[in-house]
Amino acid sequence: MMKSAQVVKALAALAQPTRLAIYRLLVAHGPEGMAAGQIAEKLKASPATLSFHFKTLSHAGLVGSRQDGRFVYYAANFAVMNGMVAYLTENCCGGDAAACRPGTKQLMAERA
Amino acid sequence: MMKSAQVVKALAALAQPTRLAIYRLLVAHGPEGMAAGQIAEKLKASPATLSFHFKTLSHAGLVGSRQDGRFVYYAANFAVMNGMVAYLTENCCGGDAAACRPGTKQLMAERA
DNA sequence: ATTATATTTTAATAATTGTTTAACAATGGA
DNA sequence: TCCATTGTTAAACAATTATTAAAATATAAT
Repeated sequence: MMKSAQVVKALAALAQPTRLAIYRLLVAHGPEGMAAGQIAEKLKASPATLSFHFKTLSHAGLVGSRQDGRFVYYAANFAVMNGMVAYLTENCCGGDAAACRPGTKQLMAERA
Repeated sequence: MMKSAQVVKALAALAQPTRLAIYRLLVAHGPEGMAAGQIAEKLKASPATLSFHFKTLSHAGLVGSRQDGRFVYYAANFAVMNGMVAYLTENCCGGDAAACRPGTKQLMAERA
């Protein structure tokens, strides 16, 4: 289970329009990710501003990066998102995770 | 589907240790909720500080309140949490919600 | 080696956020 | 009515956050 402080950090990282947009873009691009410049172009934000936001997302563990030539590719790290959602649903829904996860309740019912 | 701006607001509301603690406390106390003073005592925070945080949570739609005598009871609003989690899993996991919801994948597999 | 490309870092600044203290409502009981 | 209790609001301040422009780093191409 993620610690509360880490969850706060992840929530804070996503609680900003540009960073939420970055994260969604990265998720849509899968494990290969996207180069910083591509993201800048797509989101019409300056490289310096994005670099600042990448650092915030990285520090929260929500994205990872790898260097390829002179490009830096960023990619979503699903594990932390999974952990965050798990924390929210397991701790924030009185133990009844299904109540917090639309669609899950149906599945549970079908299985029962 | 919740709008991006509303999701950002809800994420920001939860991205603070005291407010995350308030929210979890309220969820654990169900629909009746808790009086502001009880919460203050439990979290060892000043009434004024809490009032400030209640406003943030209310404005994000994460909690509701009702007056009962001279007490004000706050209660979690599950709908917004559901919407937030749905947004994160539906938009942040390349359409494969199961990849973002631990436990759900198993259910999906069993059903298939 | 020099130059161009891709990205990060630094410094400065504006805007937002969280806490504290004190003053202000609103309700209920003596 | 008067007082105590419960909670909110307002003002002031410190701390954090986001943006910009400029300088710095790193890789690649000529």
